[in-house]
Amino acid sequence: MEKTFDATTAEPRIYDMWEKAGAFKAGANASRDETFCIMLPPPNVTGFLHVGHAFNHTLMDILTRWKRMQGYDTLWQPGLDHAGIATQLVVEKQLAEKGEKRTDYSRKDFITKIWEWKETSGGMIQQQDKRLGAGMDWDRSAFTMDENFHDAVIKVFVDMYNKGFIYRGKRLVNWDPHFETAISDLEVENIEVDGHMWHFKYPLAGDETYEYVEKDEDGNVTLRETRDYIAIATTRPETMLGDGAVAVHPDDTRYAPIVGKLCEIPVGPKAQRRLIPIITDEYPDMTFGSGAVKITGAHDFNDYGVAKRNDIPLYALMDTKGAMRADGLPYAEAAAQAQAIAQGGAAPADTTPINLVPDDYRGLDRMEARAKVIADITAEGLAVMIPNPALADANDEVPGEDPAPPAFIPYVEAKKIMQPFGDRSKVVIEPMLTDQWFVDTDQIVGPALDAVRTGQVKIMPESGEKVYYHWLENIEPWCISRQLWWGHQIPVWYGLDLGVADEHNPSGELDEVELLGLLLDGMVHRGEVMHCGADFDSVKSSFVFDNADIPSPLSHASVIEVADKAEAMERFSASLAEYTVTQDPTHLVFPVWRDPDVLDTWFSSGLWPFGTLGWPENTPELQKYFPGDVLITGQDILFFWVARMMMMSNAVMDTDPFHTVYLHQLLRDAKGEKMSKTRGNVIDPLVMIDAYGADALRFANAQMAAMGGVLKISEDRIKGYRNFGTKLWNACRFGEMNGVFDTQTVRTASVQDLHATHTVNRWIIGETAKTLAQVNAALESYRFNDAANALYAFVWGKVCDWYVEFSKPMLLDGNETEKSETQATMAWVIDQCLIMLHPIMPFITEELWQTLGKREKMLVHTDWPTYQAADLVDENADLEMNWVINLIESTRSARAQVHVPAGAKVPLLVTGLDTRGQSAWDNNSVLIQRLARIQSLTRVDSFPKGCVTIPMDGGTFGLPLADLIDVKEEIARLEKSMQKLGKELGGLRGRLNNPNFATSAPDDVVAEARENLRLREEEEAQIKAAIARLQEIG
RNA sequence: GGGCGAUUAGCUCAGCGGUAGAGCACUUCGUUGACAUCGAAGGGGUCACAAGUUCGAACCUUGUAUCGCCCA
Repeated sequence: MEKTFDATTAEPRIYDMWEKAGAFKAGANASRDETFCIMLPPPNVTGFLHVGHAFNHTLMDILTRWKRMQGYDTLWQPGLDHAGIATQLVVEKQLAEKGEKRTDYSRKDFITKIWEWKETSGGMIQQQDKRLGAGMDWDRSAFTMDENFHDAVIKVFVDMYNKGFIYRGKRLVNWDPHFETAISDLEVENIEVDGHMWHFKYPLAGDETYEYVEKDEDGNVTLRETRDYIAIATTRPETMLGDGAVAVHPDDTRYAPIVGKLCEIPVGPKAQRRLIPIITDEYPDMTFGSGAVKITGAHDFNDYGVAKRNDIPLYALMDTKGAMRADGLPYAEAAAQAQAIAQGGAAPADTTPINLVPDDYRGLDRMEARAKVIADITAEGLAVMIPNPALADANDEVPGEDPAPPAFIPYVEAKKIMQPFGDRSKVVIEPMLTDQWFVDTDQIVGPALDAVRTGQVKIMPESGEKVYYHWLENIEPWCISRQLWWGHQIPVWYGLDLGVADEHNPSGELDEVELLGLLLDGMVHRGEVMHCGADFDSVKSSFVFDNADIPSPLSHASVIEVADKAEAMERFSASLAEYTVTQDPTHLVFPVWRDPDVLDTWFSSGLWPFGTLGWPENTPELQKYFPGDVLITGQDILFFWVARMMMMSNAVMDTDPFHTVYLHQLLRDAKGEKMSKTRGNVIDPLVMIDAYGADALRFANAQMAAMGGVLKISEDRIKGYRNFGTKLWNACRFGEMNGVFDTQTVRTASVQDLHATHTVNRWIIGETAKTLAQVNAALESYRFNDAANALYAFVWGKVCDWYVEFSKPMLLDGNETEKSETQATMAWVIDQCLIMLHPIMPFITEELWQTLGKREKMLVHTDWPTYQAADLVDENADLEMNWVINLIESTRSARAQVHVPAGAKVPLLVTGLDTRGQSAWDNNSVLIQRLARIQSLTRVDSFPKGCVTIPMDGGTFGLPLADLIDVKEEIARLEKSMQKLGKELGGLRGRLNNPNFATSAPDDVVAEARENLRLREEEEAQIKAAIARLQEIG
């Protein structure tokens, strides 16, 4: 064997071997009926393996490998998410490099481009996962845009639509002006930025005035003046153009005199200044700004609420790119319509078509419009003014220089404001009133909440459950439509609304005039009818059915599919025109067009747990592996994904998708900082694998996976676990050099076959069994760190540090029986180490497994042990070996204290050795002498002067080193021990002397304390005696 | 502002009712026949602070302080 494991060459070779053997296929190595299924959270198809994936894939791999070795029928289901926005962005960037845009292509051609990209560059992460050693069933790899997955998505949409869980509506949504699509609340990041708050005057209508009175806390008047305006404060002046009201708090006495009156929006052409009402609402904060808030229902979520409550019209001001609208009627006409509404005229159902952007603002960017609003208002003298603070300390200005600074300046507060940004686009999100599709989450949230409340689904750590409740109990409707091209297109078709009102058509027949009238009247404004179905054919019949009710000849029109509404209008009018000439109804067409929007990516990933298994087909895999077992994912997608899977699975499958959710935190660098390219602190898992091997990275991942813990990954740690691998490697190398491994015959010996008689062997067998119990218990409760630590402590701290050393006398100088028993035991122990470590460190263990013997199966498929600690732990062997270890350590320590050269062999004395101590010595004298570098043991009645004392249970040992010893130093050493001992004794005596302790504490605790006290007192006596002896010399 | 959490050795973190642990770092010694990616020995902590519950608190309760994260 080489001195170290060469991960670089071995790991790809081993992975290849596993894959070729089908080691990770669903059901591989299954020897029982129980299944174990984990769904990989599908990485974005654009994704690369980062430390977060590496971490959470390691945990899933550990569990899956462990269960597979236990004979479960396992499936670790891999796959990729089509990631709507992210993927479209990647491909758009590529086009941009060639100077092209998405819109240079047709939708179909652009989607073809994305598929081409996906085939060549997508899914890199899957190759990288193989380097990590992730054992997924790659042949089953799914993709959320696959044909059968698509079927599942469409079926769920249609079913939920039919159940009334999905609806279309005009609501205020988060709009991303870069991607020109709606996004969900979760895709918005609120970031605090430096902003400003402007204060403006809204003049009262009809030159009205009122007494404005401000009072302090005690009710004393601090300001009284006559005002002809109401002052408002805003961070978004550009939205003033769409104001529908000014709101004040109902308790605000300052504005009570003018509530119900009208005021004027101080911007736009003078001739068409709009008047808006002053209303009361609980929303305004009296202490914030002026206490009065302008209400722009179409551009702010809070204002939207106020507007809805108070029936204030909503005026949309911006287009899909976030620029001021340039469509619709000229401003003067639009403003007149709005004015009529404000003064009590009937508002149309939808006021958003009214464009209230003044002509000279149309087409301006949001920020340009803001600057212009501020400039216009200030120029007109309607900005609130304050004394210029620059004048306060401007006494020494030089006359004749710059023009004198103004005495008053506009009141603009610098303020931190929370601004919404798109998590992908990083541009400022605009609340926009648009038609979108929503999941009525209220209707499907119930079972998802109950599942966790009743404990059917367990979220770990437990704190995750509180967060889950909090979010789901306050859940908002989920906006699922996206104005993108890449994704599952919404399966809804629209048609022109031909429902002709009775008063227009008392005869039930449409004559040509009426038909033409239909067109001229603008079916645009009449609305649309829609039907939802899996495909055009299935909605076609619904439209035909609808039309059967409308008057002939239109009831005979044949339903055809066209691209969009414009084409539908065109085709429809052409067919009507033809009809007016021919009077032949058979050529009449009723064109319908499909909703162009696609579904939120999370809508499809919400179906992942069953969509990947072939649903809606009732496949054998679906029957076998659904519902799955555990979901391991980052806390950050608890809402995005976990909650939605819970809702969707319950809505569609009527059951929970898994029974356990394991949440982990975001991975950070060694200092706990978020990793980011700009900070330059990104750790690339592949670089770590190149440097230290995948096993080291995996072990580090497992070791830091404390429940709910902060995850800080550092190269030092990974390096440390590479060293651990080397340690294991060399223990095996030692075994190999000492003929431990028979590589000629298949090794099948069970622990019972060992018939170990020697204490050392019996001890290590017991330690192995204890470790197995610890590892099982840890993995059962997802405490990966405990499993890793137990294995590290066992392999390094027990096997390498002690067992290998203890074995040397028997392997090198022992008789044949001793030697062969020890060889067999060591072979078994090392095999157990490899088996138990395999889920965490699969590569090095598989390599050693196959190097160290002929095997029935690869390690990846080797049976996980089932022996019990209770059957294998030998209490006596345990006591004896711990005594031996204790004696060796104490002797080494004493030697080091008095600076005995490490290599020197020294004599050892003992007094008062009891029978147990004597037998422990007799059984292990060879190895004690070897490891503590002892020449000989002599029983004495009393120690000579200048003897270093080693107190032990069952006897006092001493090193006669009078010539080496520094008496003062040795007394100091012993006194330090006494001090420590004194503290312990104090605690023990304190407890035992307290009568309440004996009565209240459990018996075993009392007994343990008594035994402890006995031992400590014995030790105390030994040390006291030793000090006394030394003082005789000193 | 609301919610969740953290504060333990120089660093990174376990422990979450029986009196303090690991790894790394540090100091000293050491090429003894698996391993210097190593071995041996050692130093280092009023477990953030305060009060309470308890025979007993790092651990439970309540406050305080500081720091994170999520949501407004």
